[in-house]
Amino acid sequence: MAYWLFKTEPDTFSIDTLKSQKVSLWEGVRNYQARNMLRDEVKLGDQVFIYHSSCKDVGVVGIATVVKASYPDHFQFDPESPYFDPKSDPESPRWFMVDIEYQRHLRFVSLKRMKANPALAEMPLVKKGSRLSVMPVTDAQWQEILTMTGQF
DNA sequence: GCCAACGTTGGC
DNA sequence: GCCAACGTTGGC
Repeated sequence: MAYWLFKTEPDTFSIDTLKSQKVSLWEGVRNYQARNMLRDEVKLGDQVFIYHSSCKDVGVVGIATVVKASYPDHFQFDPESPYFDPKSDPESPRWFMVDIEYQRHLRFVSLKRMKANPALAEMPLVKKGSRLSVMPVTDAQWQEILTMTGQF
């Protein structure tokens, strides 16, 4: 089982939205590096930190589980969708998604605290300019962030 | 709202 | 294949 961190903007889709839906599609990833991980490496049963970005309180807010491994993101073929990609070929879809299930909230861990923790220095999240919306988390980083919540 | 950093696009 | 221009991300 592997660990991941998924970014979301809470004004659009928050951990509370996920909790109320229980299971959600993780559609709309339109970055190739993130796509490659979603398509090839994120597996059923993997654990995911949910991270709130572009908001007042930026940081890790909870945990979800991957309940469906990668399959084509059908929004890329929907002209009405903000995620529509006219260049994507239905015979060979360009974008993929997974389904995740809400597991639990965590006590908030701010980006500021994560940046201040040397054990997390290698996370793309804390590196300057990183815009990855889906990123791997090592076992050690996962444990460290859980430790920072004071919950285990 | 600002703007630095990054990714993508497209002309050549 | 280079690289300037442009659009987007995302913290602050």
